[in-house]
Amino acid sequence: MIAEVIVDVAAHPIDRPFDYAIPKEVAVLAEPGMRVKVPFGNRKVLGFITKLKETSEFDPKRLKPIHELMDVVPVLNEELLKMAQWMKEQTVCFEIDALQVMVPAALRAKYEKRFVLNAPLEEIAAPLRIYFEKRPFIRLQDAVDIYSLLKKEMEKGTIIADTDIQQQTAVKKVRMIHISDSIEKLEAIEIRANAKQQLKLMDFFLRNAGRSIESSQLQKEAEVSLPTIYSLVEKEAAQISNMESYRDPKLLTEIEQKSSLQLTGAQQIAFDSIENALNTPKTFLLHGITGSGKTEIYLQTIDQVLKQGKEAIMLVPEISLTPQMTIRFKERFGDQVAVLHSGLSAGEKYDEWRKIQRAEVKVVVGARSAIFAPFQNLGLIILDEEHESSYKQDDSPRYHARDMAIWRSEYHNCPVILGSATPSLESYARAQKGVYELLVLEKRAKNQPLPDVHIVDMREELRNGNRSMFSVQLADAIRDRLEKKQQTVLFLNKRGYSSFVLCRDCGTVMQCPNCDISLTYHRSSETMKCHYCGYDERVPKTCPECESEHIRFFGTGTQKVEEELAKVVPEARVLRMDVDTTRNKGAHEKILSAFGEGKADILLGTQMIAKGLDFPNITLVGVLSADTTLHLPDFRAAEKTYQLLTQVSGRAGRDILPGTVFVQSYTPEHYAITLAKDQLYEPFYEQEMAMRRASGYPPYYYVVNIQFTHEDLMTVAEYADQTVRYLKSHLSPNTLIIGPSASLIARVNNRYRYQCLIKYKKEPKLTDTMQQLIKIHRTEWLKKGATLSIDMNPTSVM
DNA sequence: GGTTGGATCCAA
DNA sequence: TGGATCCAACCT
Repeated sequence: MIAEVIVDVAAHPIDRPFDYAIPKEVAVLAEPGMRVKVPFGNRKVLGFITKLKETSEFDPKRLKPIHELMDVVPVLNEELLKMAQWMKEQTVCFEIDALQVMVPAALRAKYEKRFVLNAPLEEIAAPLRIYFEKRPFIRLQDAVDIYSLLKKEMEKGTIIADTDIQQQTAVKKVRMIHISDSIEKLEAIEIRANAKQQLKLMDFFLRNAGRSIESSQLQKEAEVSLPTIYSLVEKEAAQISNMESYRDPKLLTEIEQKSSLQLTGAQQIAFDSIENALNTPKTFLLHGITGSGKTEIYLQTIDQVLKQGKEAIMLVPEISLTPQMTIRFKERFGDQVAVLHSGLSAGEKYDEWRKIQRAEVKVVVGARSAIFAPFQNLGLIILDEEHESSYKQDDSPRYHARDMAIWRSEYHNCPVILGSATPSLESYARAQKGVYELLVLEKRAKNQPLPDVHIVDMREELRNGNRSMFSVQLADAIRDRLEKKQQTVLFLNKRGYSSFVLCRDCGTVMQCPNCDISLTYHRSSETMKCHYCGYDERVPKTCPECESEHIRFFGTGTQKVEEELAKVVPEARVLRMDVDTTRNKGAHEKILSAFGEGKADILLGTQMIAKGLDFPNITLVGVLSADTTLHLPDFRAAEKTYQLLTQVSGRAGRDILPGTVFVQSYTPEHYAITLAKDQLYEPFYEQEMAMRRASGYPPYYYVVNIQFTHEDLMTVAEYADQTVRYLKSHLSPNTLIIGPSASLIARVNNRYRYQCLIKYKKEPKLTDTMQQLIKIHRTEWLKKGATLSIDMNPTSVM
């Protein structure tokens, strides 16, 4: 038997199956979808079996055998293997990247370089022997001091270099103690009278004969230590076994089971449409204003799917920010739910994934990669907040969860629901064309009015001499809420407020020496870091340009606002939520629940808090500057602004108390701002579509962004230039090629970056042409040190 | 991506 | 001529 293996080497020439012989001993076990260790060149790498076959085109004498099977049960099923190939074509990525992204990180390989003893210990130099006494190898990282000695031994061949493949996290095992069920046997065991601990434990055993208990639990209950347990195990009073167990990610809130809510008329209509299509591969766009009760529809549709004995995937943009969603799912479906989000450790994610693989759960709630949940019998896929850009992975494989969802829906003959208050223009346009079925919820479920949104012209404020970041109206409103003991949420758009370090005398902003970007100030370590290449240095005492000592660093934007806020309302209790305060595990939940319990008056943060904030006492929302996202050089700037404002406004007045929103802007007349005020999606859609049509962007055109990098500016410019000429001569005349031009950040890590844009409506030769580009890259540019990256349907073109 | 081995250049 | 160093080829 021969196995086709996709090897864990992400490089253009390796991006194809390699044939391996399957050793006789494991021939019965080997299956497609299993991970294997294989020799590759003169090292060993991990790979995935993608196919089994009888014969190979490759010279059988040169065929190497698989070194080791890493799985007993395949980690990828037939569907996912097929999907990986499709994904490779769609996103122009390496097949290995597609395969790896489908598997939990814990199952991806960790490579460790080490030196292995290849002769009797006595034959190597005396000073080295102590290193090899315990183990026949030493890890590279532990061997820095003895490197020259090792090198000599390697020349003799007594020590060889090797790479070891390790699995990161394994199955968690717990020690179970099985107490003997025979009282007579227990009573017959002799224990010395002075062994007080053992006597105490035996007493416990007699009272609990026949019970199986986790050893840590036993230590607590019987108040004894582990050695005591072991000594009784030796006397055969109990047996020890290791049992597989799941890590248990603790939720802060107790979950009680809840049943369905009564659907409103509009919800019922939407629900019925989906229910009627449960066994068809249909895509619905559920357009419901904030607070219209989309989640309840999701829950009840999933319930129907479960009744059919099928499974469901529920995607959310970033689940660690939306604990409420997780809680609602657990309330409704209990332990049939697996949760996958970035707040979990690799081991916890692996455990959740295993529950899915073993069909122990029926529903998965998770972020982007949960779309690859290995369910065998999918009945429904939901993407909540479908417009969110986090559904598109921004490095290879650059896939969009929405595309993957639709592919799987066709495979399983099941529907997809795309839900949003502010659908992406692409999805809405498809719904208009009838590709998706549009379902609309126009009213809030509890019939609350929409929040009262005021747009504040900040130019006016400036003219009136108010130079602070709070308008008079907003400041008054904050004080008012403070008096009424109601809560306020303040949003700051992160971009444009990054924390740079500046010389106040000459105006120099500290730049990264490797990239064309300013360094970011990190208060905790008193350093400046480059977020693109990782470069860091201490904040200088004097300016490197003019030697002035007037170095000023701005903390993160939110810190600055917090300081200003203290001047406006010194008595307010403020909670700040940003990258600094949420670094620790579970910090999001803690801050949010603290706010929910009324431990603060004001919650201040970036748009990361916009999602899932659902507290009845929030009656005021302030957007400090709506402009920062609006004027980004990106075709989605207006769309993003509209979405953000709508979402943020929706945080106010979700319960009985009505909500008020202040949106501060220097361009208050912009349609993205004026139309978000009353959640007028349709008019916004029309106007933005007109802009897109005029400028030739999605949904009118599809876009491909191609980026080139090279150490040398001239070389990269030439590469980009040649590519553009190639594209122009090979693609159809209606297709537009924009550029080449230098990227917005023209140099990263000392490499210059150029890009060009393909805009097309219909381009049957696109995939072929991209493959051609890769071929040219491989044969001509790779060896010159250039890189090529292709982003199909990018979320932004900056 | 990582290893190897051959070509090339330099100091003796 | 050893040896350092730089690339191109190859990987089943």
